[in-house]
Amino acid sequence: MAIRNFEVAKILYNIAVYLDMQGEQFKPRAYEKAARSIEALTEEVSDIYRQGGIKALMEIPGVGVSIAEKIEELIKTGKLKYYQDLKKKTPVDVEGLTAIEGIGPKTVKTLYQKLKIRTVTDLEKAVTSGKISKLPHFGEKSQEKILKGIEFLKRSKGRMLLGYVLPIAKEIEHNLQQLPDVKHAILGGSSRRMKETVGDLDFLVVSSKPEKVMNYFTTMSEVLNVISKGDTKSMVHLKIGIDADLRVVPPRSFGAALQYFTGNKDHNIALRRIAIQKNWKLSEYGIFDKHNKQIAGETEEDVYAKLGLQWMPPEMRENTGEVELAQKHKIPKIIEYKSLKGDLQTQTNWTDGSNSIKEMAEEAKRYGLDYIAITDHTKALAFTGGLDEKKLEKQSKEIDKVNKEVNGITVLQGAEVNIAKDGSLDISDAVLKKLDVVGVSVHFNFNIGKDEMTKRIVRAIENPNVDILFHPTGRVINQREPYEVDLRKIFEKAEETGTLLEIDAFPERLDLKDEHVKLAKEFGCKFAIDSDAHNKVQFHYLEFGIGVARRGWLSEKDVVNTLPMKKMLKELK
DNA sequence: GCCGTTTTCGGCCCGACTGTTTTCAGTCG
Repeated sequence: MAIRNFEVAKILYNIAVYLDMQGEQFKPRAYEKAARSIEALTEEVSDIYRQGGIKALMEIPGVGVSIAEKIEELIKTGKLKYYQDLKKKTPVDVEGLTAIEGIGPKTVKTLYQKLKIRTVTDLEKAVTSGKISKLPHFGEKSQEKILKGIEFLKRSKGRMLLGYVLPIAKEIEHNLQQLPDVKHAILGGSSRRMKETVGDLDFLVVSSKPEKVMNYFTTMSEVLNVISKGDTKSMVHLKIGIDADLRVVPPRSFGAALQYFTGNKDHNIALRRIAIQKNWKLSEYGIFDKHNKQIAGETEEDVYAKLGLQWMPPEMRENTGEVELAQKHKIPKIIEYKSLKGDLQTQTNWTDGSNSIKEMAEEAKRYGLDYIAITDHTKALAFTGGLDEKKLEKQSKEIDKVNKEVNGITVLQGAEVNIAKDGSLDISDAVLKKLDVVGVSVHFNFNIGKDEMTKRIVRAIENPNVDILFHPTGRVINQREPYEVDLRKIFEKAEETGTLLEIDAFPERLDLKDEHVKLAKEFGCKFAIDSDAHNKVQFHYLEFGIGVARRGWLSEKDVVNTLPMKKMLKELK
């Protein structure tokens, strides 16, 4: 099994920590930058290397000769001598230790040299026996902080699903907005960019009474404990298992701060470099000329404009080409939230959903949709009570009945048809032909290898009755890796056959994901954004799907269910 | 270690908070 991108990235990050321990100034940043680039890649580095060798690796931003050669060694041997030597010199669990809030490379080094601490468990023992506070430059407070850090780490589950975190974050944002003397309060960070997972929450506030805001923020009921509290910046651990940061800035810096705290990091670095080229300085307080006079910062638009850039939606700010487009003023007009007129994947209590067809229709109408397709599972997925041809016909009559009973929304009949191992479908073509919308998906036999999986899916979407490929990669975030498949071939075939690709908006899925959406658009593919709702309260998941579409730079015309129903139906096979 | 319409050498984003210090290093985002 070839080495995966996240494994390569992890090693590069660890090397950066080791180099930091040695007091290196810039090398660690170089390794971190390369690691971030690799994490963001659409393709596997092993594939890139196989197709274009070292040269192709060096095309990756931040990867030069030296790092490319190291990646080559990792791909070829699964090991890296340079890294092993570093580990031998300081044999510690770099990743585990630095994951603790407040512990960085220098602390790891001291802990190892003075107390032979190698792991989080070692550290925990040292803390409880009081050894840490005896170290030079450490005291009771440091020891207490480390203990809290370890406890929080045990509670935390790493990056959390946007769909889980966003409602909580929005509530905090709302509460901050309600405080007296607060002019603006806004959620920034990766949540504002609608990234699929969120590592922490960033709030930005403009207020004439910063201390009152800080007092509220550090004592609200969601807080587990306070990491730091200052006049302009505070950080807390939240009970749900992630951090939240709050910054208070003056009105004239609001735009610059919002820009900065929205990120991402590499996007910001790109902007700051542009400022430097102009002999200016960009920080969260604004753009300053060489006399340190502020020349922009009150609004985000000002900041971008002053730098010669077109403003762009937060979802696009990942330093994947948007800065160059903004310089040419060619930022595309991307799809808006609330632009969907229908939903083409929903399940009911005919299979594994919780609500009846009628309940789903009524709720979809309330949510503002004009049409929905009922796409219950089919028979091969026995544990859901998947429908066979006979039950599908019976369901068709029920749908007709609901359409008569509920006005203001149209219910279409579809199905989520299983793709068998050989690419055949578990419902006959004669019956598929009668359905309004046919989605197909892979639900079993995930590990059949890349070639066979690719052939399997290609065969399925070549079927003239198949309209949409549902959740094309099968991943479940933080739970199941995507199956191996040649997506480029799938995208090529989807375009050729006029099969839509789904952006499944279910928070655990978000499948296709942002980068793949961007890639598929380059192949000329069209999309459907679906909630995959299994009960009536899940229609709002559509927003997360639109977030993915926006992160993949789609415009309204790329997504068929922005169309009125009749026009949408014409876009299907 | 990377990178280039200011450079193939000499730069590398910028600022807040903490704890343990007598002026700052370490960490974080």
